[in-house]
Amino acid sequence: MKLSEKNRDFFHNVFDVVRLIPEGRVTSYGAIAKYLGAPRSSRMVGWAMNASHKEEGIPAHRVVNRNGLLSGRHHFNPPEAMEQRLVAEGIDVKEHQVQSLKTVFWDPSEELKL
DNA sequence: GTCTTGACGTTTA
DNA sequence: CTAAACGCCAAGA
Repeated sequence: MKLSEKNRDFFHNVFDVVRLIPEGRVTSYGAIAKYLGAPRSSRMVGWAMNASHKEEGIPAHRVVNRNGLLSGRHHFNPPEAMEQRLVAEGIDVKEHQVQSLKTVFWDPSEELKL
């Protein structure tokens, strides 16, 4: 497999996993990266999300950082749309941070598995 | 071609 | 406890 193909695959997989996030749940960049076999490449997940603006059906608002902080809210339009949507799905968000993260967290390695 | 920046996370001091 | 360094790699300047 060529290296460039693998990179494309990584991005594709990121989009795929994000699409699979259930309503009312959130996951982290690191969890996705780890699931894809690149636990140290969480930044790439974030970069993939940046590119996800072109795509449709990508609930990027359900992806937060490890602390449950809505680190990417500034990339939304308007920036408040992210937490607004999360709240609309039943997730409690305070101060740009997901509450009860442990409860709503959706780990692809555990939930999706194989 | 290089240099910087970035939706992150872990490790080390 | 907090702060900084490092790894990771894709785009834009």
